[in-house]
Amino acid sequence: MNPGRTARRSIGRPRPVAGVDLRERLLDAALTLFSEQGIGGTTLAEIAAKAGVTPAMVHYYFTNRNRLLDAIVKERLLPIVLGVWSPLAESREVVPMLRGLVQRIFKATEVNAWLPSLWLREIASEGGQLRTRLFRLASFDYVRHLISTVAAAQRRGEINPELEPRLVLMSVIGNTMLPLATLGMWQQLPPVLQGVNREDIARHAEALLVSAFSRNPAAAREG
Amino acid sequence: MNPGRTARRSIGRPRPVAGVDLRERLLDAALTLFSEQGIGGTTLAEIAAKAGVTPAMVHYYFTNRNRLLDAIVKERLLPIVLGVWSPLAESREVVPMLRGLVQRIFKATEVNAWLPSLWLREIASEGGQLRTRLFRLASFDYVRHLISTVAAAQRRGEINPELEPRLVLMSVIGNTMLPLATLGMWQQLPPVLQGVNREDIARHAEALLVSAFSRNPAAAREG
Amino acid sequence: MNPGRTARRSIGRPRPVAGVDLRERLLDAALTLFSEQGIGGTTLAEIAAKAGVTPAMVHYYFTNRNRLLDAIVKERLLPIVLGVWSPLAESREVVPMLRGLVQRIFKATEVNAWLPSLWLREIASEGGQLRTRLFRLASFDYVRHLISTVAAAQRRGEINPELEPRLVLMSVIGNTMLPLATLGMWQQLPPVLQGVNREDIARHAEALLVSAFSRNPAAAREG
Amino acid sequence: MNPGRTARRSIGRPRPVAGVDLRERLLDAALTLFSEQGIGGTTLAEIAAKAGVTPAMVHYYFTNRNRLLDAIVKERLLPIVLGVWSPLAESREVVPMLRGLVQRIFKATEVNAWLPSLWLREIASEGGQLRTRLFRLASFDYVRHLISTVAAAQRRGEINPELEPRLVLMSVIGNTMLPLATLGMWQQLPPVLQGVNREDIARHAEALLVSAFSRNPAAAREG
DNA sequence: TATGAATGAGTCTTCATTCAT
DNA sequence: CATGAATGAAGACTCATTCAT
Repeated sequence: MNPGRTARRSIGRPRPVAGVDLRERLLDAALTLFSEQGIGGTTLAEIAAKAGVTPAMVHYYFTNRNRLLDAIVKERLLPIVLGVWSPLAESREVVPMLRGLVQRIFKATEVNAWLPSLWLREIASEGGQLRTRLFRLASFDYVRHLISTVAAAQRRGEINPELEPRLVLMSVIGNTMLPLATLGMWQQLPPVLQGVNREDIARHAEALLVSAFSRNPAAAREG
Repeated sequence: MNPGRTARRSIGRPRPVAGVDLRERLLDAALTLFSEQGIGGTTLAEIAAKAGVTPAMVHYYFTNRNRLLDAIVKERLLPIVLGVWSPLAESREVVPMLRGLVQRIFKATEVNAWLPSLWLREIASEGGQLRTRLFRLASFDYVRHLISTVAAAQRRGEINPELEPRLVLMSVIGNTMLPLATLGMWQQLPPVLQGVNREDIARHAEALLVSAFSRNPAAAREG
Repeated sequence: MNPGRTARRSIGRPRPVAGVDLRERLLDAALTLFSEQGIGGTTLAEIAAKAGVTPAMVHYYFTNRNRLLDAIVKERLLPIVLGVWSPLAESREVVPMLRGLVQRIFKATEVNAWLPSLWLREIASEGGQLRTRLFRLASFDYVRHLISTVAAAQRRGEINPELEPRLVLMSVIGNTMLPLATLGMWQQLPPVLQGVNREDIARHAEALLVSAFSRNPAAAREG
Repeated sequence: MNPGRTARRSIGRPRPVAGVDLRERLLDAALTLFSEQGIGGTTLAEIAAKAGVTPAMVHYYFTNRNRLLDAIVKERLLPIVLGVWSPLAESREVVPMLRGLVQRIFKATEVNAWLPSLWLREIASEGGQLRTRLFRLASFDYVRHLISTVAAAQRRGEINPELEPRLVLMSVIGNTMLPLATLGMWQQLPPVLQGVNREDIARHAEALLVSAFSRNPAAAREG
């Protein structure tokens, strides 16, 4: 269409302005708004306004809405996912694996406050706008490793046979991302329910997962 | 000027057409699409088309988008929530409470396949479009009852002290709604991960919650 | 299209219901709303609601919006116009003519409160929706009579030569219909301007017109 | 979400295009169409088309329909009203006041042909869409000055006691704006009535008002 | 007579996108 | 790099109109 502009864009990432890369600022703005309002509920104009520029700049840096989403997955989401999952390879025991996962998820969401809400709505939810994009890029090797480790322990009778290894990942996410994503809502709830913080969630999640996946199959007997 | 008000004044519940009330059909269509694409990603035209009528009919029955959402919460969501929560009042023991909750959630999602995805995106997620609407109508008495029951058991030393009673509800939802909502996605995953079904999720969730909240605080010692 | 319905309609005016003719009630409702909000700002649903029926009834009695307007002109506006103008023929003197006109206009607007506002907006205004309709039906003989009477008096030197006979009608309407139409607005004005009533307007209009069109051409000398 | 606010924030007055500011052209187009068809009878699309652009541009410059009307009142109507009324303050005699008013009204409508029709329908008429907007911004000091001047002269016996000082303004407008607004209609009238022009109206209005409000209370004696 | 259901055309409004500057 | 101007497509909503009952 306009090879001139296309060409110029392919020279590379635009240079930083006044010490802050506008491109990064746009991604930050987008992620914050996406986590607050959902991707579908956020306009490019809002993102641009939050970054202090005009909507046209979003197109300048990302060409269109879809590629902005691509960039978010590739440059922001994927690195975090890798950071959380890759250390998994080093372990062969279930409980340390789960503890590590939970702790790294909390670490990651500490810096990237947008993560839980975005994950819930745009990856976990049916038709989420980042789901396909992420899965295209992500490897599931680590997940397979986790599953087979749990399955092996289960075969050795160390883990409650009622549990489903393939659902361990869901359990981890459901006990971390989901409560973290709803943290902002707790203020609106009745007083009894208020006052929960990130540490509470972390401790709770770890305790719950570890007690469920640890050697003593107490729960099974209890049933 | 305000045909909505004028029109509704004399509507009343429309008579059934061909055996099925169109108003109900519209709600069904809306719920299905909302769960698949999110509320923000669904147009009234799509809903109307799915019900086999023109977009104007959505306005005829619900006046506008907001009131359609109101109707969905009041007529569809709230009854289900009540059905899941109210039996809670009859029990005073943690484990039966959790088992009952999980089972009723699965029962409810069996008939209303749209529930998990809708819950995740529009109630659990930050800025979800049904959250405020539901909370305005729902009572939190049952939640308080659940929390205090867990807290009491915990004070008696029957439950792992690392667990946070105020997060029990989150744990229940995180281990039921979240996995159920992602069920549709599993087909797109690598073969090892496929094949999980509703029963697996139910058994897994129950086992996990029961083992974590039952008397033997194995996990705590394990830590 | 539907000869059956058309035929039935041509049997004649539908019979009165419970002592009040609904057709007349619809015309009343329409006129009131038209005078308050303008024709363009009034929906058929509003008219129907004001008459206590459904919009479909407006079509039943008037077939469509245009014919409703036709009916209003033919059955409501025209008789009033004739009642105001036709007595004009009996006189040959300017001042009595003007006095009579003003008085009959006030008489007419006393019963038909909707008249001034409707006249201003839908007949006097450019593109008014009743203008053409009225002019198609109305005869201008009376206007011609008025003009020629004034012109004759003017030729005899009895009337200020600066006045334009063809504008006498405008003067009459401008000093009656316009102030009457704005009567509803006076309450919103500052206190000094408030408190004007129909009698004030009538006396003022008559005095103003009579003094201008009477024999003593004082104003001309004054200029 | 709110692109209007976002957009306007950084717009400022757009630069002239091809010598004419599009914003002004849109106001011109709107005023012409409003005077011809009424505000309610004019779509934003028509306005845009008349200015040679797409409907979206109306929102670009005015955000929405209401603000377009606000702009018209503030930027077009109000300056004219002030220009017509403010010189009033300099005089203390009734006849020169009226002469001045009439002359300035004619001057104003010469350049702004849309004024009379718009005034009649959207300010003088009940529920006119500019009435409230104008009155919110306009001061009534000049009107009070006019009224008190007339009242004083009347108390001194110089003016026909039948006249109502608070209706002087109405008389001025009724004898200028109303005939001017109907000027376009005269071509459709019978030949005898045709051929009236702006000068005729001006002369007629001035003569009529001056003769009625001048010292010689001929009319009163005449009655 | 009278109604409720249903429609289609139109209106306002939003927003991603393009492009000259 | 960055902006403002401009657009087109789509969405919500309104409303006159039709029609079976």
